[in-house]
Amino acid sequence: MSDELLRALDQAGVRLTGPRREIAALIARRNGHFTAADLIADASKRRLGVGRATIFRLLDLLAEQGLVERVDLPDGRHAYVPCEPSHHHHLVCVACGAIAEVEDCGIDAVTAEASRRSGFTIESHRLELFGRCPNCRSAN
Amino acid sequence: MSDELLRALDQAGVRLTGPRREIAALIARRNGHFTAADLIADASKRRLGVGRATIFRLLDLLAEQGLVERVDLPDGRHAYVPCEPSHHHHLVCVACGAIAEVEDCGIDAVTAEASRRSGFTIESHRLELFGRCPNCRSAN
DNA sequence: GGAGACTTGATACTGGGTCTCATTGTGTGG
DNA sequence: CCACACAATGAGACCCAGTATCAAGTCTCC
Repeated sequence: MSDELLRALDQAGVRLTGPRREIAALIARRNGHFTAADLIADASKRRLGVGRATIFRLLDLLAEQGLVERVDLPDGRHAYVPCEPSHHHHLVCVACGAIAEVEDCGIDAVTAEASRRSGFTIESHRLELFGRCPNCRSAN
Repeated sequence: MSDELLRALDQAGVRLTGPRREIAALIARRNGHFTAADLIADASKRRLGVGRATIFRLLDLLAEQGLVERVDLPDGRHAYVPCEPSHHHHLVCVACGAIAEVEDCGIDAVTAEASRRSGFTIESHRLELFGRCPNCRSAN
């Protein structure tokens, strides 16, 4: 569950404190994306004494390690999604919030083409796909 | 300059009031992306009496018409970029902020592939490319 | 010119996120 | 096993982008 997160943090030389363990557990028990506000609400519901700042701080740490990524939802809000630290993109279910990761699947050709047409050197990109997951699609 | 914006707004049945003309002029004299804060600063520097709210309202209107688009910068801030109302993606120069638009260049194949692998139905996507424009690249 | 709809600016408010700082907790070296 | 330097914490103030409200001003059309 949250072990992976903790292990990865440990390896990165981050202290494994009580609050961090608790927050990692909260993240692990969510599936799909979540907002910082979700975690804050979870934490206060369970009366863990963790502060807002601590939650944001851990999210930053996780993001630095690539264990979590920020996604901009189509409505402009942003969410976080737990994920593998390799380069990839996210598919976000607009109905239930489920997340799938997709490895590179041809985007390099697109960036190369864009680069050729524009004369820009491309250093990074962001691709987010929004749609419906198989469950939500069949549930309609 | 700002004529195009104004003409397009006019055609959309939007009233061309004084403040709107002034803000359109501010947008036109910027090139590349800008934040709402930039416009607000410009406006107050020139002592146009336009309020924050009016600026956000005009940006909304422009966004509705597709004349301006919101872009999420890699550092998490968001900016607006003036653009054509067709579907396209943006190349953002991380050095000077210049913007280029690229038409669809193969992204459909990518979304199709992602859809096939994940089982998601894809409804929309967002692609942003970050790099250096020809000028900034040569200036190094 | 006047009625009524649209627009405006001031201002209060919200929500996400950051900063500060006094206090607490950790990992480490002895 | 302990002490200690230093990182992490929580509380709360704060900041910034953006939104809501509302009274006052401005257009349009008759």
